[in-house]
Amino acid sequence: MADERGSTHAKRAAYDLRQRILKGEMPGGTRLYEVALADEMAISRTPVREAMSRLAEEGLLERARGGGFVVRSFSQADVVDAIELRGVLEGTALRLAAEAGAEPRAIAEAREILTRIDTALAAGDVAMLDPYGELNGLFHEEIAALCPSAIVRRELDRVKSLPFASPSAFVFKRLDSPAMINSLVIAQAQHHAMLDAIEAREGARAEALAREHARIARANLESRAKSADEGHPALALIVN
Amino acid sequence: MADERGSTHAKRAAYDLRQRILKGEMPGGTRLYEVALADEMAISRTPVREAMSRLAEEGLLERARGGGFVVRSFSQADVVDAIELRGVLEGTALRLAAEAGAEPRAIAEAREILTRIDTALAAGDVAMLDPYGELNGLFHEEIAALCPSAIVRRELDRVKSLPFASPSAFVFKRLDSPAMINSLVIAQAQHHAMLDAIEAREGARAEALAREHARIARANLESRAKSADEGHPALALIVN
DNA sequence: GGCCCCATCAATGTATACATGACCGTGTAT
DNA sequence: ATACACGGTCATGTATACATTGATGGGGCC
Repeated sequence: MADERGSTHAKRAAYDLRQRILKGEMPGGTRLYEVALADEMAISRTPVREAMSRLAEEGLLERARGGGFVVRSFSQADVVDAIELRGVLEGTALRLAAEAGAEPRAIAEAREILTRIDTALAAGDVAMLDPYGELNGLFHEEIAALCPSAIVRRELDRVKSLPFASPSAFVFKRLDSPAMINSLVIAQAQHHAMLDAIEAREGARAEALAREHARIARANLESRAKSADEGHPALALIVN
Repeated sequence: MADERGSTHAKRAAYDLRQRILKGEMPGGTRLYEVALADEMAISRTPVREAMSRLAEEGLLERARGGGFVVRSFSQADVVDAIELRGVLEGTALRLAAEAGAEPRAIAEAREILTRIDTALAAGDVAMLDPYGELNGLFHEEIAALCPSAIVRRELDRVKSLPFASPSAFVFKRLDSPAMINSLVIAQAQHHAMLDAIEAREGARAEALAREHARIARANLESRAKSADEGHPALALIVN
């Protein structure tokens, strides 16, 4: 009764359900029954409904015809499209930031993160992968914050909330080939170029870079699919 | 008790609330109280909560800190940004359609709508404005349907659901100057060009056209603001 | 034998009573 | 005078009983 993941039953239930869905425990298309869930969690139907409603806002559930909720289905094609869309929206965010001009202070903060990534990359061993993934996610947060449009930032956040569309979803966890190091080096070069473009108010360049940058995530996804490395956590909720 | 706008109290309440918000009756930032609304509508709190939850999914309400819901606030800048974003997403939809290739049958259907707009435009009087607005909305639906990506279509729909970001939000209702006719002629030329681009698989052209096309809506919005033509229905919920 | 109707059940929809928690005023102590 | 603590009030959070609806299966009629 005193779980730490929220102060109300509804928030805890939403957290629990989210975890279970993201873990793939309830694949796309699974119907969620209020009574069953309320039973399992030892709470009443009311907070369960509330939780499902919140997850529907997040895009993890869909309202079913005739009432109730169903886990949203994502196909392989949806994953690719979501990454593409993330690139488009990040590109728009950066273009608007470049056109409007960004605070030098905020740009400097983003650069500072890039410096830390540079340092991690210099190590060149497998131990840098975890910091890389974290710093990468942080950097993408920082550049999204440069966008002057709250509407664009919000929609970008929304797309990034899909586990497989987030910028750090397909950063490697192992170093199987030298090509992987190269891929990180290239991505980091794009990071630097994006900031340069914003600073120089080169909107079109910033936009193009963001789109191309997202293609690295797509390529990583596809190489992962080929190497039959199933069970990637971000892909747990994909159905074919 | 037998309103026609939905079979359940929750759906009717959602419909009612949506109308009231879009009418500007409850400006951005207004807090909604369950008991008060339940009283007014002569239903219990439960369907009111359900209705508010649905409107939050639509993006019309936001969950307030400490519980409850607040009408989402949109600034003038948000309106401009939403139109820009709509252009970006429509552009992406058309680019993907062009790159993947679209069904000739579907393209023909869209062209048929354009023919009807051509006919309406030929009249050249104020009576054509209503059909124009309707056909324009229909055309934008048709071209969105050409996009092979369900994810992109969904996000585009989401943005278009904002009343001021929909393609036909700022089509004129009166003909005050010859320049307005020109604006419609230009927009229609862009419509034709978009379909041409998709047919010829010219993705970049289709994307650029969609973005430029959205700029007409933005220009209409700004000329409207200048002419102090307040009370536009799509702008009722804007707060400054 | 096939089809339709009705009973039954299981799921969500709704109402309401009660619990909890947040906000705001007032009071006091520093 | 300001900061903090306390308590009351009001809104939301939760549980639960009851209503309604939609699906399903069996039995009877054609």
